[in-house]
Formats: sequence, structure tokens, C-alpha cells
Amino acid sequence: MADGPTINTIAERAGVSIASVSRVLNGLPTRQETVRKVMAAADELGYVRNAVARSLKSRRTHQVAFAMADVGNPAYLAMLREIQPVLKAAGYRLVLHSTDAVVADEIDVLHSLGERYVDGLIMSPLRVTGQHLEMLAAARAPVVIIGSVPEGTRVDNVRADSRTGVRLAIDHLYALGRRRIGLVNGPLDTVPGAARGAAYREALTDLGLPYDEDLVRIGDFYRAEGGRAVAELLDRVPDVDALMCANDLIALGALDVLRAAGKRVPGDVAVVGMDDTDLAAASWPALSSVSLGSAERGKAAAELLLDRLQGGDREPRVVTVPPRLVVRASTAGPPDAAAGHGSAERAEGREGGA
Amino acid sequence: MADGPTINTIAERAGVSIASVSRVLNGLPTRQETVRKVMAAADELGYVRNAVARSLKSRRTHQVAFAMADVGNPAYLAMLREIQPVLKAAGYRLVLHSTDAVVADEIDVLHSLGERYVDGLIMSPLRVTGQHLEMLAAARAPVVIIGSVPEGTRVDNVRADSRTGVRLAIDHLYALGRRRIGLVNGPLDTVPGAARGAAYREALTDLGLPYDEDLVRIGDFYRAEGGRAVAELLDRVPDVDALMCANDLIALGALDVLRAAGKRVPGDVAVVGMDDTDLAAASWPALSSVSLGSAERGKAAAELLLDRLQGGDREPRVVTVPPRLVVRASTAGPPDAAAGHGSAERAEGREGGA
DNA sequence: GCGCACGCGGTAAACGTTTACAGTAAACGA
DNA sequence: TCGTTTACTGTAAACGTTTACCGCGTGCGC
Repeated sequence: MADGPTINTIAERAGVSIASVSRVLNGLPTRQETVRKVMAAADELGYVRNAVARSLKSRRTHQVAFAMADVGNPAYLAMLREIQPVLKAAGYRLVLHSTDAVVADEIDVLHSLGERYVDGLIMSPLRVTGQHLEMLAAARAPVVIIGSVPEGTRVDNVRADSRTGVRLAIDHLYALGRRRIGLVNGPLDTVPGAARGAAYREALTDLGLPYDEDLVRIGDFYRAEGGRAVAELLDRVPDVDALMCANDLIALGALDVLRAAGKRVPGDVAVVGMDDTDLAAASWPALSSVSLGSAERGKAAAELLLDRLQGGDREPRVVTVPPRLVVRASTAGPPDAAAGHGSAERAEGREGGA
Repeated sequence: MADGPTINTIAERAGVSIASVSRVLNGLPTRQETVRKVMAAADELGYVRNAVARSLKSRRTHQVAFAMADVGNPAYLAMLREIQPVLKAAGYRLVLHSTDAVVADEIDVLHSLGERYVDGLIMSPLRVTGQHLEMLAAARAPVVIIGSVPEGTRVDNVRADSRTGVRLAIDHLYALGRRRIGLVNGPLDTVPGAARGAAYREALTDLGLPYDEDLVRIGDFYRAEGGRAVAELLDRVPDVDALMCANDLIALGALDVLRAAGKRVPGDVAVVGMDDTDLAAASWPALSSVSLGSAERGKAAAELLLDRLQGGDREPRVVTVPPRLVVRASTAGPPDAAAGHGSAERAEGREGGA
């Protein structure tokens, strides 16, 4: 791997100055003869521009960072899938950070913006601390936050509306005749956890249903722990007839546990997930899920950032993506009155048995 | 956003030369007094090293690129999940490219290595063309290929062994008493497609089963098209009793279609997927799947690359990750003799019905 | 008291570009 | 013929670091 050619090498070979080489390579007006010589030399040498040197001079890296809370979570992956092509189309590379939702790591990423190895950042923190806000205010490059930040924070911001999302799900379950609706939530000190908890309570109140603490269980946002929380809930409220789960992974855990407990879904218990990930469609019974528009949020965030990178100053903008309830088999009908027949799945002819 | 401080700013404020500032910041031996002054100035100014300038000088970017064929495919995501922390731990950032398995895009990525914006590359091409090999030979930075390359290609290489993987699955199905085993494959001009097709044929031969063209269908590697291919297969061979699917997405498509056709899984048809993605565990019935060690391959690739980045020259290495069959409900027993009772799921008491 | 080693720190070059500025030659008008 | 415009090209500075090299002052041995 001998050192690659630089514009100096080319200049020498073509018998012109490095300035001319640069001009030719950038398409600035130049005499035909010079263009020809430079191009020929560049071709023969297999010249490729050095991105680092260009960045140093131009103060632009054409890189954007995406700091996702969790590389394993399909909701973030959905964002990633949308962010990637938008950036690519605009000529930006994507630098991926995984913070595992650890605050220190997120602060680290914000801090490292000062190193100027990227032109901007998209970040999706699970929790937003005072430290986050401080760093955001001092950030040396444009940042877009996916998730909610306190009012008045001067930063571009893309939000889901999980409050309305929970409402959609609860109303749906209510309309199906469910009255003992449980909530399996993630930690209350996360932004989504808190929002979903509050929205659940509110929705019940508005529907005139009592709020029962035994119907609310808290775990983390993963399958195993979600299942554990559901088991606990079943233990306390055996006749629960619907479960609102704070995300799809929790809902999968719920399906596991319900199945093990001999409960039919949706015959005995209807289950709704959240995020509408690929897993929802893959599970059996297929999971009704509230889409919080992960894909749309990713896209919006990327576009906000590009706009900021290209446009320069403007007031920070807040984009809110509306939720959408996707109804599948896991909530496909009213609860069974009797035991064991005419479940919704059967009505649709989709069950696995003969 | 006033221009951030540079070592010049610090030097001025501390009353020393930029060389001293640099030495202090890099921990080179310096008088205590100088260290103190520089540190104080740096702190007050909120100085952060400029990564671009450092890279230009040191010819190291501390970035590594991962070019994945498809951001949507869980198998590649599993690699990503392993690659990320390995690189992070070694102080490298991850630049993510999605090539959508388009050859031109992959060549582009290889070409752009010349821009020196990364120190190395991990790439997982679906097809390896002559153009790939040419670019690999001329690459200006170390590359690790995930997937098979022709013998003698001088490049670090991490392989799955899908031949043995298919063999594991077919032997398993045979042991369960299945004799009409279909294959739902992806395109034959892809490396995995070709390997799986050949392995299937070989396995049948070794087991003394006839090779029947009607039992082999080709689609792409996605759910919808996989389902279509299965429908076609069912049409030609209604009494097929097992399906080997070239990946999990195809297998999910198979489950969809089998369910719609009123076939029980595994009672009538056993189904095996490949890649052992999250989806396999999430589906119902849970999918038996051949793990090709995506996670291990990602990890191995990252480690090979780091070794190369740190160690310098050595002979190219080939790492082969052995496959592993993960048995779940979709192959949990022998075919039912009679119609409709005693399926494996029921035996395990896990079905959705009462 | 003188020469020398040694520990520090400053000057300047280098990494590979872009670009402001100045310089040159040709073309043109008076 | 001469000045001026025009069209191009070269010189050099700059982006923010790292580092080779040199010079200076101190302390030591003789």
C-alpha cells in the first residue's frame, strides 16, 4: 500500500500547479488543454480525493451521527431504515452510535460533537436529564432530538404522541366490550413510560372506568421482563380481559405468558402492543399494535437536520407524528362469553389447527 | 456558534507555544507548571480536540465502515449489534452504509475507501463479482468480507457454512419421518442462494431421497415473495410434508400460506427457517431455524479488522462459523397420520385455542 | 571557570486540500 | 504603439493538528 497520489503528484505529472489541479477537479473554469492534462494524469494515477483534507479546509465532514438508544430495538431500527436513505441521497454518511440509553454515553456523544467529526446529530434519548439540556444548549453542531424535550428547549424536535396512541388503543378495547384493561408499562422515569402511564389513567377516567392499581404493572421494555410483569398481573387480577402493553416486545412476553396460563388471545384476553414493529406482524396471533410512526419520525428527523445543515438559522421546529392503531388478530373481537368456541381467530379462519 | 477554541487560542491564553499545548494534551513529558497553565486554559475555553485535523496529520480516522446488504434484514442487524460494541471498545466509530445488495453501490463503497474517511471496511455482499475482486485487490484500506469469496482471494474473510446448515435441517426433518421435503430458496446467483440449493440436493442424495424439481421453488429473500413461492409449491406437490426455507422471512411467508391453506404446522408440514432471527422466536408456531451464526460472524469480522488495523501485515485469514440448528415448535414432531389431532403444539399444550 | 549533557519549550514544516491574490500573455480598442 | 481588458494559471496562506529539530538555561564534572 504505497502512499496514494495527491494533487501534488498529479500537478507534477501534468506539469501544472496544484491550484489548477484543484480547479479542474472541482469543475471551475479552466482551459481545455489543462483540463485534459489533469484528467489524464488523475486517471492514470487512480487519484481519489482525500476526504479528511477536504473536511479540514471546508469545515464540513458530510457525516451525520445517529445516536440510537438501543441497536436491538426494532422501533429504532425502523428509524434507522428511514434516516439512512435520506442522508445518503443528500450526500451524507451515517455514523452510528449506540448508547444503550446510558445517560453518560449520550452526554459523551453530545460532547464529542465538539470534535467536529460530524456536521450534525440525530439523537433519541430515553430520558432527558438536565445534563442533556445543558449539553444541547452548548452543542457545537445542529442536533435533532427524537422524543420529547421540555417546552422552550431550543432544539429541533420530533415527537411521537403516545398519549393519543394509548387513547386509541384503550378506546378500541373498550369498544370491543373489554372492561378490565391492564397496562404493562416500562420504567416511569423514562419519557415514554411516564407518558403512557398518564395516558392510560386519563383514558380510563374519560371512559368512566375505575383505575385499579393491580391492573398496572411495571417492568422494563423487554420480552422476558414484560412476561414476568404480566404473570404478576394475572395473579392479582385473574379475570383481566385486555392488556395494553407499552411496546411490542412486552406484548410478545404477554402472549408467551397468557399461552402458558391457558388463556386464549383474543378470546379471553385481548392484547395490544405499541410501536408496530415487524414482530407484531410475525407473531401469532398477529399483534394489534399502536404505531407511533417510528419510520416517519426517523424520516422527519433526518429532514429537519438536513434543512438545518443546508438552510442555516431558523427557529427550532417541533414535528409531532400522529399515532395509528393497526388492528390485527390479537384484538379481533369481543370477549368470549362461554368457554372455548367461536374465538375471533376462528371466525377469520386463520388458526393453526385443522 | 462562534468558532470554537483551537490549540492556538489555548497557547495564547496560557502564554506558551502550540507545541507545548499539544504535548500537554497528549500527555508527553512536560514541566508541571506548563501542564497546569495549559489545562487551566483548556478548561476555561471548553476546548475539544478537532478530530479532522488530527486525522489529517495522523492518517488515522478511527472510523470503520460497515457496508450491509440490507438494513431491513435481521441477520445483518445481528451482525451490526455485535460489530458495534467491539469497535466502540477499541475506540472506533462505525460508519454505516446500506448497499441494498446493489453491485454498483458496493463498488462505490470500495472505491470510496480511497477517500480515506475510514481506516477499514467490513462488507457483506450478496454476490461477489469480478469487479468486486478487482476493487478488493486494489483497496486502499483493509477490508473484511462477510460471506464467501473465491479461493485465493487475498482478503480476510468470515464465512457461514450454509451447506452444513442445510444438511442439519434436512437430517432433522428426515429423522422426524418427513420424506417429501421442499426447498424455498432465494435467487441462485447469490452466494447463499447457490450454496443452499446445492446443499439441499446433496443432502437428499445422501439420504437416498429422490430430487424432485417440483419441490424446489425460487423467489427472493422476503416474506411476500417467499409465500408466493410456497403457494406454487403446494400447488404442484399438495402432500409436501416439510419445507426448508432459505431464510426466516421466507419461512414466515410459508407459515402465512400454509395457514391460509388449512395446513397444520408441524402436523401436516414441518417448517425450518434459516438465520435464527428474532422473528423465528416471535412467530407462532415458533420457527425452528438454522442459525448461521450472524452474531458470531459479525464479531469475528470486527475482530479480524481490528487485528489488521493494529497488527499490520499478516496473511489473510478465513474464519468459518459453524451452523447450529435451533429446534422449536414448527418441527416439533412426526407428521400426523390421521387428520387433525394430537399435533405437536397440542402435545405441548401451547396452542391458542381452549 | 569551561565544556557538555540534559530537560524544556519554541519554531516551523508537514498532512492534502481550497482559494484569495497576483502575475502573465493574448486580444483588443484607441 | 500602448494601455486595458480578459482569460487563465501560479504562489502562498489557511484549515488545526503533530512532531522533528534546534536553542536556551541549568547543573554537573573536570
